This record gives sequence, C-alpha cells and structure tokens, in this order.
Amino acid sequence: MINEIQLQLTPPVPFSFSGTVGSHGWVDLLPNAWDAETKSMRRVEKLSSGKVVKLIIFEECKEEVTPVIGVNVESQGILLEHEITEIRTRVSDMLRLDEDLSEFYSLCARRGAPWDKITKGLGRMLRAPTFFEDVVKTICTTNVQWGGTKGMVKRLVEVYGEPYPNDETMHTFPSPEIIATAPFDDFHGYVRMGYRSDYVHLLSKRIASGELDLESIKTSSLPTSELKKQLLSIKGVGNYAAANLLMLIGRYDELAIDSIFRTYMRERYFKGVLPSDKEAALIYDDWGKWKYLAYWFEIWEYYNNQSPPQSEQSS
DNA sequence: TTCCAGGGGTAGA
DNA sequence: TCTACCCATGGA
Repeated sequence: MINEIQLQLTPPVPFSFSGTVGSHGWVDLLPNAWDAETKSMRRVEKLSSGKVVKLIIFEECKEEVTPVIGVNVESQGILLEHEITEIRTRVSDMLRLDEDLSEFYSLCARRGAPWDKITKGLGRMLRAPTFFEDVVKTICTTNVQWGGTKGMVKRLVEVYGEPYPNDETMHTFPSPEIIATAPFDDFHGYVRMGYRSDYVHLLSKRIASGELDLESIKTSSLPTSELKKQLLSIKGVGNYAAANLLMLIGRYDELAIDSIFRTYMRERYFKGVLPSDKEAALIYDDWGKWKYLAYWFEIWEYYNNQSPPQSEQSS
C-alpha cells in the first residue's frame, strides 16, 4: 500500500529555495532531479530502517513573508515517527537550514551591490545527506566535462542504487557497502568512470570495512587545515576536490581551483592572460573565511546570473 | 583525429 | 614545494 504524507520545514529567514537547490550542479546529479514545471526537487532515499521512500521537495506559500519548505513523502506502508524525523533531518541537512550565514550576509550588505543580492537568502550550497555521496560525486567532477560527470553518476546510481519499489526507474544513491561488495571488474565495466572507478571502489571498501569514518569529517570541529589533510588522504581527492568538499561542510576559506576558476579569472581580472593560481586566489583574500561563497556568487553573476559556467541549464 | 574537461597520483628534483 | 608525465572516458 502506497502511503503519502506531507511534511513542512521552516527555513531560516532569509532563505531562497531556488537559490539553494540551484546553487551548483548537484541538483542535476542522480538521485537528485529537478522538475522545472513544478519547481521541485525529487529524490529517493533509503532510511536507516531499510525503507525506501520518494521525496518531493518544494517551496510552499511563495506569497507569504515566511517561507515554508514542503516535502511530499511517498512510501510503502505507514512511516514511523523516527523515520519521519530522519527524513526531516536529511532534507534539512541537504538544504543546510541550520547553517548560520549571518556574518557573511553582514559582509555582503556592507559591500553593497551586487553583493547585497546574496543577503536575500543565497549562499546555501546544496549537498547530499551523506558525505560519502558528496565525496564520490566530487571525484566524478575531476578532469571531465559536466556531461561526463552526470553520466558516471547516473550509471552508478542506476546499477548499484536500490530501486524505489513503486517506480523501479528511480534509485537511491548506493551505499559504500554495496559498492564494496561488487567485484571491481564488474564495477569498473558498468560505471565507466575511467581511472576514477579505482578511487570510488577503494573508498567504499575503506568505509565498509570500518577503516575510514568518512561521515565524522562532516561534523568535525577540527580546523579547516586539519580537515583538508584528512580529505587529501583519500585517493582521488586533490586540492580542487578537497576545497569543494570543505565548501560542502561549511568551510569556505579555500577556493576550488579548477578550469572554470582559471578561465574566469583570466577573463575577468587578468585581461586574457592566465595568472598563476596563487596570484588569482589573492583576489578573494579579503573575504577571509568566506572566500568560496564570494567567488561562487561572483562567477554566477558573471555567467548570466543563473547558470553555472560551462554547465547545461541546471537550475 | 586531436584536444581537453568543475584534476590527481607518483616520482624525482 | 614544484614540475613532468601518465592516467580512462567521452564530448566537441
């Protein structure tokens, strides 16, 4: 029996739902999917109890001053209270509703236009409910075009994710345990991640065996430099990937220097001449611990306000 | 066919 | 710390 309930979450004020869900390309990577018509994000989740549920996340009551996030939950059978609590926690975590950006907003307000746009509720970068998913997806963004990233993640989810019982075309993001138990040759052949499949398979095995507690990094209070060291110790994670992952856990003091960053800096600040990475990074030095968010907003503005550079329409 | 993408690992200096 | 070289994959 299909059971449907609707949950409501109260985000902080200000909060931009579209600005958060479309903050970067993550909404386009399965199991996430954006429905432009209903302006909602869809996702299948496997709860700790083992139940697989479908979530549709959207913004309610746009005319109201206080925003409300609606979550339609579809499941087989009635959900227990602790399962509902878990869904709330995961959605809140993805949308980063608990993150305090007030200091960053104050800085932006003082700088005036265009930075004051951020204070309308931008700056919350969509993430996955698990750090494992974010790390795997980040590895899949390295040295590949965005279409390639989407393909790798799609194959990973569709082959190794758990299907949603009421619609088997939809899947969860696979657990480390599932990937770890898959023979490497099969995994490599199915997901076609190139050399990245070694990194993802090894990471999964380390987590499944208990050798690595990846999720603890997400909530650690250690200094950013220490967390960066831990991230760099993961095979497949270099400086770019580590900075991207630090951003996803609320540490914005590092810039993710990739081809997008270099192209942007060359065009915007260095008159067509490619600067060194160090020279380019100095542009954001006075943003202190908010460098990443400042850079990301600026590049967003530069490339047509809405779409991330060199990405297909993703939000 | 060649280039290169939201780079990273490794060896050697 | 820096550089050179190699690394699968697939779109342009």
